[in-house]
Amino acid sequence: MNVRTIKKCKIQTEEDFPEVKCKIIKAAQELFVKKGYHNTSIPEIVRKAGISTGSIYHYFSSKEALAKEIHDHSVRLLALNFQENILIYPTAQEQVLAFIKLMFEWVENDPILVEYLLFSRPQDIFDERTTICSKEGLSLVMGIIEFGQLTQEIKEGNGYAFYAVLSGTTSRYIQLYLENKLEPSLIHFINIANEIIWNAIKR
Amino acid sequence: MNVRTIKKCKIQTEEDFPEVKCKIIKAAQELFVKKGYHNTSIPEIVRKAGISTGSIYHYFSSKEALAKEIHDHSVRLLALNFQENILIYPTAQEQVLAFIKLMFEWVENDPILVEYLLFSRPQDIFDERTTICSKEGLSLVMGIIEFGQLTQEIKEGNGYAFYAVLSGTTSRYIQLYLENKLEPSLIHFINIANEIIWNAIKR
Amino acid sequence: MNVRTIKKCKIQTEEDFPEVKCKIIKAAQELFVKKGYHNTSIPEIVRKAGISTGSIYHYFSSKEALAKEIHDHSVRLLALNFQENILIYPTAQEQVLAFIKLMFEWVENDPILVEYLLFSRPQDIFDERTTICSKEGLSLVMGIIEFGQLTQEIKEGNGYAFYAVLSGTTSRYIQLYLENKLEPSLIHFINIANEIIWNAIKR
Amino acid sequence: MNVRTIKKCKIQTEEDFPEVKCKIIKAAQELFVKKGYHNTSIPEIVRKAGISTGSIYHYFSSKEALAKEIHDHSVRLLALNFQENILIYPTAQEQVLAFIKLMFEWVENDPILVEYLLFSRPQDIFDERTTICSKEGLSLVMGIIEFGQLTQEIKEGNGYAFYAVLSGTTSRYIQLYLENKLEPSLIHFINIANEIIWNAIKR
DNA sequence: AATGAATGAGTCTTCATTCAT
DNA sequence: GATGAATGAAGACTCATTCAT
Repeated sequence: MNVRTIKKCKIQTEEDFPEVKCKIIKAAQELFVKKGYHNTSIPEIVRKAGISTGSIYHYFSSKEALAKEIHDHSVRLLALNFQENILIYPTAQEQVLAFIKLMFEWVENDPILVEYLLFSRPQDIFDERTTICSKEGLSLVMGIIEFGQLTQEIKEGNGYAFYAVLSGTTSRYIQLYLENKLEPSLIHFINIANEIIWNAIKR
Repeated sequence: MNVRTIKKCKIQTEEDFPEVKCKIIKAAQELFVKKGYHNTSIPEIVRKAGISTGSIYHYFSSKEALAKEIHDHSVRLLALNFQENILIYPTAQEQVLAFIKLMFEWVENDPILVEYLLFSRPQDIFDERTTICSKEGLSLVMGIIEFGQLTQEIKEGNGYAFYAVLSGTTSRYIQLYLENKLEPSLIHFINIANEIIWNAIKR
Repeated sequence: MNVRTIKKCKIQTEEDFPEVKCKIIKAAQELFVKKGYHNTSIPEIVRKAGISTGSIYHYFSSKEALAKEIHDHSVRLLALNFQENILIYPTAQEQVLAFIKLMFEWVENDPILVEYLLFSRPQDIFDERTTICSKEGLSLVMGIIEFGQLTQEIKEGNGYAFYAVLSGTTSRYIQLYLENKLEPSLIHFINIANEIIWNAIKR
Repeated sequence: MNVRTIKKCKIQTEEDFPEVKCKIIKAAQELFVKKGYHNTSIPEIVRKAGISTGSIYHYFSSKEALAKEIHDHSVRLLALNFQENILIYPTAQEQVLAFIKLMFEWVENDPILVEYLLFSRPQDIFDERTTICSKEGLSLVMGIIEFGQLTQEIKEGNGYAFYAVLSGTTSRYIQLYLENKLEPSLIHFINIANEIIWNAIKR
């Protein structure tokens, strides 16, 4: 099966928020990803978003609440894209390819959001000991693995062992891309990544 | 090849520092890992280490210098352990197994240090856009891949494609373990992880 | 002389303001009394009065102007009630009784207003070093004392010495009542208070 | 009995605090009394005390904790002075005179502290509905009244009725003095105040 | 008249750092 | 070497006020 047989992902990005709120979220998310939550100050967000201090507190009760809303919004988008681009396929093999494709295309489309989803450390902010990837993201990706074990497409055994390959390898590709080590675009690596991963986990 | 055929790792842990300096490093590293650099205050380190504010500034010129020394110390340990436990093997296949073994045993021995090596985000601290893993760690792991391609043990092509599998999958195993999702110990997963990874990258 | 020989006070309470303005004044006065001027925010007044921020600034030029209008309104009411319920009596003895009666009945009728009159500290708001009581109120009560000294009903000497008894004792009764230490109603204490005070100052 | 028969009050004012802490307490108390708690900013205290922001938070965990310590310190002094200057007398009559004398002398010695004791409104700060005077102070003064009723020196009946005279009248004298309406000193008014008050409450 | 989003100066508080002891 | 009191710049957050709708 080839990537070209899968239709282009429809990546959802925006909800219906007032303009000022959008500006805040956009600026804050970029800064949180680039510099970390605690190293990003409210004045910096104000400057980057081009709005006033008070506006932040008009829309969000605190800096942490702003981070929480960004977090939830991002996770909601991930779930939505999973639903619309991955779970529509009837086989685990297709779903694995669709997952890689989704993430690789998405990161080129909205690198900030994907970097947030994969590498942000909510425990630095929210006092929980899990990354987004391993919490909300984990259950989604594990869904593919478990489905594949059910249909006997994927090897039997502890599902986490295969989850680690699919999720970990995909993440590293994206990380290498974000560090400009995979030129010129991730799209070219969809097939090779899919081949390696699928061979490692298929029955 | 079986894990039992490889002798136990000799994990290097301590350097020869004054006791107070050791206390500071130990306390600071744990806090940096758990709460992040910017969310850890000097008073917290003072409290946890059981020393005085002045002592920190006696041994380190600044909070950032303390972080840098922890960073360099950790990377030095990684390189040292690589040297002594991995590069001693003459084949890439053995080196891959030794790498997985080293990391899995090390994380049980000193989880804070390994979590720091794998998941800390120096860009949050030092204004650089790389994680330790992908910078110092990357070149070490890439060394195994390139060696294996030279000896024709590992598939040809962009080495990063295989680096991603080895490094990404191993990281995810450790992450799952740190989140208590892989019970009871990582040691039990050395062989399964090695099998999956090696099959995915071997020629 | 007995309290029953004096007719019930006709306490004046409201002026002819638009409804919204009334709501604002009422809410603000209660909050100012309960929490103090500086500890009461515009948003709190907005919430309690059930009107909008803009409305406050439609009727009052500033928060301080609102406080000033409440102040003046309260003082005007005090003067008015003095005029209609106290100064109508031809003897100081009757006026003293009428004063006690007015204040005791008023506080049961509108405790917020009376608490404001007796215990608010305008110097916290208006940069003057006087309480309402001792400024506008003082001259009214001192009028009774001076009149009584003129008619030789009250002892000679520094009038403030007797003002202190009349004003201070009455205030403390009201304060005790507001703290629920005088049950069930102040009305029962009109005669006893009057007797003590009058005996202390009468010639 | 004459005021001159009572020995001079020994007014306690200082505890054994570091100099910086003393400076902070002194400056803060004066500002709290003059301008109110909420109208006094930390920078103002810093300026007046001639110390740094950080020092305030070295000695007090918050602005409110500073107010609390001032409050408790003041109340402790009041109780101490009561003990040493009032309760030493065997008759209520002497205690009443000693109370007036203590307060009148104290206010000339440390007007800020006494103004705080009599007129501060802790409910503006601490969410309680009582003034210092009516809470801690009340029980002390009520002690005199109850003792006098026991020894049959003071009239029978609701003690609060006599408390109101003693406490209320004394307060008003002090208030008039602080507003410069009683010249040149309160000492001259000790006897006249004592006569009026004692005549009003004695059996 | 009424609304409430937007503003930014000012508030309390924290924290890395210094230095006298 | 070790201590911790003192510092003040910078942070998160509040609030009186304005103004377009």
